[in-house]
Amino acid sequence: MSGPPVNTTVTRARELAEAVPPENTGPRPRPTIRNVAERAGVSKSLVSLVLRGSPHVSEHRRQAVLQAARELGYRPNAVARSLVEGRTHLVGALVADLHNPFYAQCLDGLQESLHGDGLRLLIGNSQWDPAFEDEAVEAFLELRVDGLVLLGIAPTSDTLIEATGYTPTVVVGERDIELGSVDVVVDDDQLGARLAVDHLVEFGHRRIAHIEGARSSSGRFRCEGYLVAMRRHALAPYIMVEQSECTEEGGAAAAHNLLTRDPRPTAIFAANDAVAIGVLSAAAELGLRVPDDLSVVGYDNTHLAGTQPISLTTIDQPRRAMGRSAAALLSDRIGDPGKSSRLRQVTPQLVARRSTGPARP
Amino acid sequence: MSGPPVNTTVTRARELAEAVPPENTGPRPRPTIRNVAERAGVSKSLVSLVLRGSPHVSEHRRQAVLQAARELGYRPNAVARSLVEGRTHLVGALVADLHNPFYAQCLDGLQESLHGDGLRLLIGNSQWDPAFEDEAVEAFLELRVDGLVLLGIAPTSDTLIEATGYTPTVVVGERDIELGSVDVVVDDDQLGARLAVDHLVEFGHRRIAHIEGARSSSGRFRCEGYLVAMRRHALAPYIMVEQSECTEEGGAAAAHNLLTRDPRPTAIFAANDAVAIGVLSAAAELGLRVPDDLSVVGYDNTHLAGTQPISLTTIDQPRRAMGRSAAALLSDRIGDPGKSSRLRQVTPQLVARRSTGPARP
DNA sequence: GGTAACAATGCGTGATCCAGAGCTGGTGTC
DNA sequence: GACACCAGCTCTGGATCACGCATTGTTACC
Repeated sequence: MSGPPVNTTVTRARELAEAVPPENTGPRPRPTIRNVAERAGVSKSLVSLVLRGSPHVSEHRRQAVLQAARELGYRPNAVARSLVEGRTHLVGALVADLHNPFYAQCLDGLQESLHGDGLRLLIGNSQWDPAFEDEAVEAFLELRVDGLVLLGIAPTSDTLIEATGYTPTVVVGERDIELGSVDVVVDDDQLGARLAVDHLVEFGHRRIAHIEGARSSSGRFRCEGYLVAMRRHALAPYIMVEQSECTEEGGAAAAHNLLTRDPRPTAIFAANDAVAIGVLSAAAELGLRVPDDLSVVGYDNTHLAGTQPISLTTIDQPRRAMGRSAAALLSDRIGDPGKSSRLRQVTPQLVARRSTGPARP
Repeated sequence: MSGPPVNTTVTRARELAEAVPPENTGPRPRPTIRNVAERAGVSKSLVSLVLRGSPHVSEHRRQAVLQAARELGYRPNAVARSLVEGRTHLVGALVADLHNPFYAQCLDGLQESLHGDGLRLLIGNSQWDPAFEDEAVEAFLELRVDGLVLLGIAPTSDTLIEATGYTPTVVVGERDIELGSVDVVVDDDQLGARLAVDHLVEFGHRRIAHIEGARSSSGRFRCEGYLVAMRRHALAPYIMVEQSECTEEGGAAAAHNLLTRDPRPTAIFAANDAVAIGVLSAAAELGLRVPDDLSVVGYDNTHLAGTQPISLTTIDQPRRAMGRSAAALLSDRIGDPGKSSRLRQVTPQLVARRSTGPARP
């Protein structure tokens, strides 16, 4: 070697970035395991042994290899490694809607846990478009991901069903998956609905309406839970259900329908936070004060619900925990595919804020 | 062939998924190009030609190959392909905070455009942790992504700087990047700040305060724009600046400081929407009505700002456009690395909502 | 001479690319 | 008219990519 080998690591990056003239020819070719071997004066297999932490290597050579790798800025090529290993250590997560903070937080939990298992997370978002779903999954399959996580997406299309046959898969937030080899993580929507109704009943409400989220299995379960809870409190005569899209606008429209009835409900349990915020808007428009004239409960405890001006009472799903559960199931299934399907149900909790209060007759 | 070749595609997926017994041995081995070649009675090279759309293939063989591929459910192995092609067609996006809807929408624009260039998007989120940043970039480099997009992250660590030397890189939402080979996409923060001040001045406000977002280059630029605009309106004597973290809590605290001064400002221009929402909370706590007693302007036009109960006047950055710009720059740089650095500045717009109104002395 | 302890060689992974083989039909030469 | 030659198209085999692993090879020490 020519130069002094002192403390090369820290300053190397900057050197590398600045050594190239402005009109450079682009990225240098990356060093391979061969270059490292050459520089260290050993065979490429030995480099592999060192980098994979084999104990059967002399300290002297190990140091030589490590230093050569450092000096060259060597990074093993995951592509080549995957090819020969037959697995990529990648997990593809397909998200129905990246903007929904609910999924974002699930992803946090997922990433956190997968990281511990040496798996990396790729994220694709379908933006609720089945064509994008298929395309994204197709991409994941071509990339040969080791596992698949579907967030808010049920495997109903042929492409997705086929994918579950090829790749270990976990579904988060959707129920009624009939495939034998797919695990499912959901929260107990029925319990969540019961918590909401109980909370309102404790405040003395009786005319408690529900806005059901259309086209989602959890929407159905929440509605089911609402009905059961209302009957349990002997409030069956006061049951009122309105359907709505899971959006602010949908919620506002549905709430308008409910609040212009006579007698109008004194409390509304909405399918999720977005819908609940729509309810708040409708109430404001009708001159109803929250919580004095109307109590509102949402579902999901999204970031929105926590902001001071909104301060929405809502049902919190332990999202990170759901992500972690999904990761655990997936790692397990990757290790031993061909297990039969499992269902993990996590427990939701009520978060009381300022949108609920005592009923005033 | 044995069975009738009718409509195999549609039903195949379901067959595949259901043909396996519950206690199966896990995913079947995936068919390779060799299997397809064998089944079609041609060489593997020809299969490659067909699948890559070469014109120099007879229609007869082409059909045979395509059918064999279909029957086997063949999907090219992106790993092997990347290895030999020397590029992965992957772009790694590193996001400071996936929960921030601002970045989520940038990603939409990015994905949209990259898709058109045959590039796929991998998303990593650093959760504001520099260690995660380095790790995620390390992962991207090992995966040999063709390009890198940094959203809200400036390449300051050695790992990141080194990465920009190896891989075409575009930075979104951070300024002051001194690296010669990195493109930058930002909005014109100074103009945005001017729009906010002008809007408030039109409403007759003079005591307009600013809450500056700490530790971010755009925070500095927005503050700069505020100062310039105030001076231009001859309102230099009324300049009031308070520093704050870019969070709701930080905004509330800073607003509290401002609003307990005497005389207090009649309008506050906040560094971003989260801070502005903190301002709304603080105002509510102090019994100040918005916009009657206090006008508030945010920045970013996040989803929060648009919800009815909040209805925040704010500066909209064309996020999708920023994403698209970033994609264009990146594709360009991937095609021709070694270009010198470019800066794209997009134009923000004011979105007037109910948090601003006429000044009342 | 036997046995550790290590180093070097070579094969396999799935796809692409390149050089070239086989075939066909057309052209030129004797 | 017979033969060689050529161009162009279609198709094939082998080299290649970077790495991991199993096998073989080489010391050195007892």
